[in-house]
Amino acid sequence: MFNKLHRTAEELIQHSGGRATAGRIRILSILLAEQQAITHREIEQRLPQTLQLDRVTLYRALEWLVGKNLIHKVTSDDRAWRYHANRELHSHQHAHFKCTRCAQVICLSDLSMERSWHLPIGYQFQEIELTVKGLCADCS
Amino acid sequence: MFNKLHRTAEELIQHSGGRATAGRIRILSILLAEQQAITHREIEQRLPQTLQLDRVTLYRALEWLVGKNLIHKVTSDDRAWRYHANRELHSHQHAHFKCTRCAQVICLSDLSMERSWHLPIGYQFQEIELTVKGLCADCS
DNA sequence: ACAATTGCTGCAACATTGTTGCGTTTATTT
DNA sequence: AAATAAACGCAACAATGTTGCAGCAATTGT
Ligand SMILES: [Mn+2]
Ligand SMILES: [Mn+2]
Ligand SMILES: [Zn+2]
Ligand SMILES: [Zn+2]
Repeated sequence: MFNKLHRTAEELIQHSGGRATAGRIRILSILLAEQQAITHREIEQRLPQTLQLDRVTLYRALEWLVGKNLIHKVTSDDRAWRYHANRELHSHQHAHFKCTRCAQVICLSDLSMERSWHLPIGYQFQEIELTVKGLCADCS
Repeated sequence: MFNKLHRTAEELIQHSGGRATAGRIRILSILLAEQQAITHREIEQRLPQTLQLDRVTLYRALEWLVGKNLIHKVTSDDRAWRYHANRELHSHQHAHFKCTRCAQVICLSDLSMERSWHLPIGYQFQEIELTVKGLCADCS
């Protein structure tokens, strides 16, 4: 099960034309295994003892994966980016849900975000960032 | 013009049943004068030489004003809260626009945010946070 | 196979934004 | 005026992320 993710991660990275280092593969497989979007800290904690990475290296690897479009990152009100693998459903823009009690963040892939609205004159649309807040199933 | 805002700010604060200190009044009048949502830093810069407040005092005053529902704060991807006075239009939830070049943040009061969507089973809705990103009129 | 080049890593130092504890000052109440 | 409560300023701390640089590892060219 883990090996499968590991292989998937390795292939994705090789396909994207970069060096498939042990760190990158491990990070991506951690994000692929996760349902939620998780923080830098949480990724660090999921790294095995045998493959501890420097904080900075982890930050740079994550930025690299974002640039290659293999993961995406989510803004939150607690000043910490959260990262999640780009599965098929995530190729398009989607909203996120954040629990105000336990801080978990999940992706809401079925939330349609068509723009029926308009911006002020002269303003140019680029992207939308939508976070729904509330209590998750465990916390409510 | 400034005096009018100052008076408005003073009344609002007195009405909310707190101490109308010089700092709070000044901060609120600064926010009332501003079209955009601005950061702690920007508020600090708009304070007159004759009324410099400690960083911490400013943070606490802002938090107090938020609690009294006189201002609201906006999450952004640059890890800095932005604050704006609660005018009439702002009593209800609304979206914000952030320029990806100059980082200015404005309120989009006419963007309807009714929820046609649903959350996963067991999840409880509390609030929604919507930021549209793009280029403002000056930057595009 | 070897050397040159490129890119990745780790470390230290720094930056930004915000928070906490606590003693002092200021305003309000009695 | 004295007692109480609220607000303030300072110092220290915390969390998250960034930058510069030297060393190391992988890839490429010969
Ligand atoms: Mn997502
Ligand atoms: Mn607003
Ligand atoms: Zn929760
Ligand atoms: Zn702009």
